[in-house]
Amino acid sequence: MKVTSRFTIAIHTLMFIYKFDGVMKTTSENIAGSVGVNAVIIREILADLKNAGLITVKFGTGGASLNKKVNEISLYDIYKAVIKDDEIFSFHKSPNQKCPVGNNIHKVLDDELLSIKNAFEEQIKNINFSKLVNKLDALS
Amino acid sequence: MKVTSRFTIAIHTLMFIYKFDGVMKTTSENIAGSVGVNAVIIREILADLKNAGLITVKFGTGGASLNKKVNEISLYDIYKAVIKDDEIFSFHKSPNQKCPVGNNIHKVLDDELLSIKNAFEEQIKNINFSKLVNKLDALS
DNA sequence: TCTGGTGTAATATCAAGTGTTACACCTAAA
DNA sequence: TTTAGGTGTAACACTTGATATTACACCAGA
Repeated sequence: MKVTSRFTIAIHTLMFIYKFDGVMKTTSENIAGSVGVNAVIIREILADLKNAGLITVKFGTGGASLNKKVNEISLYDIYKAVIKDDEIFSFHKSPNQKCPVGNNIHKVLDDELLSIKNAFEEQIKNINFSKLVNKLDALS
Repeated sequence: MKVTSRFTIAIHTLMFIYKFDGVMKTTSENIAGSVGVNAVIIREILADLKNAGLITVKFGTGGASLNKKVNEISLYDIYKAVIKDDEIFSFHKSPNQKCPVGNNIHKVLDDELLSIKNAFEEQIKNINFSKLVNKLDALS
């Protein structure tokens, strides 16, 4: 299992905007410099965060700013903004329907895997962005 | 996020062994026929399950059998047997240490991500293999 | 009008998962 | 004691998705 690094990059990006909005221009280049990846990656993530309503990005002149109070953002909001495929388990594609196991594997498993996924998403809903920035402020 | 299909294949494999042990020889070929993947994949998974103590595989003559009672196996046991990399989140490799955000991103995030991972693993510990085979028996 | 941005497509590169072949080695049974 | 049918495992090809990079049209404000 691997959640793409876009998720932690998105969190990093939001923290950068939180920390530097008003202090310096939070352009994709500047954010990329802090994250250590290509600016295009940041622009794509900024687009995702913008589409999710979390931030506003100034077209033309550049720079991003938070659209919500920090305590109105959960890690789930960020996760959903950035992760396209919301299935967390992969399945073998062609179980043998003539076999009683192959024929019933989905009936047996799908509910259980869904409940695991739901629990996972509940868990990240419970972690708030404000908690992260409080930690950050205490450290820097 | 994607858990490799080896996980659901391993569950399928164990259910196949449960269902057919004593009825037909549970060889990698037969299991592969039910799962719909190459027998080598099954052999690797059988090796993992064997190393985890969940099954016994007869070398030479072939066939596998469960080493434990079905209620002594949780999805977590299967997960751990088959999943090598136990990190569930990816991280950007080179955050800028000169930036207060880049320098503190791990201090801020690592604990939180660990708690998510722990919750996820707790969740799959709570699902028992016996529940799955009971469902299967009711269906076939 | 010029500078420095964003948005996005196209393409290359890389890593991980999966599929397949091959073969040494093993066990039980004929 | 031979042989049929398995396991264990290495090697390699293929596929897919993530990430990196270049390029460029378009935009806003000084």
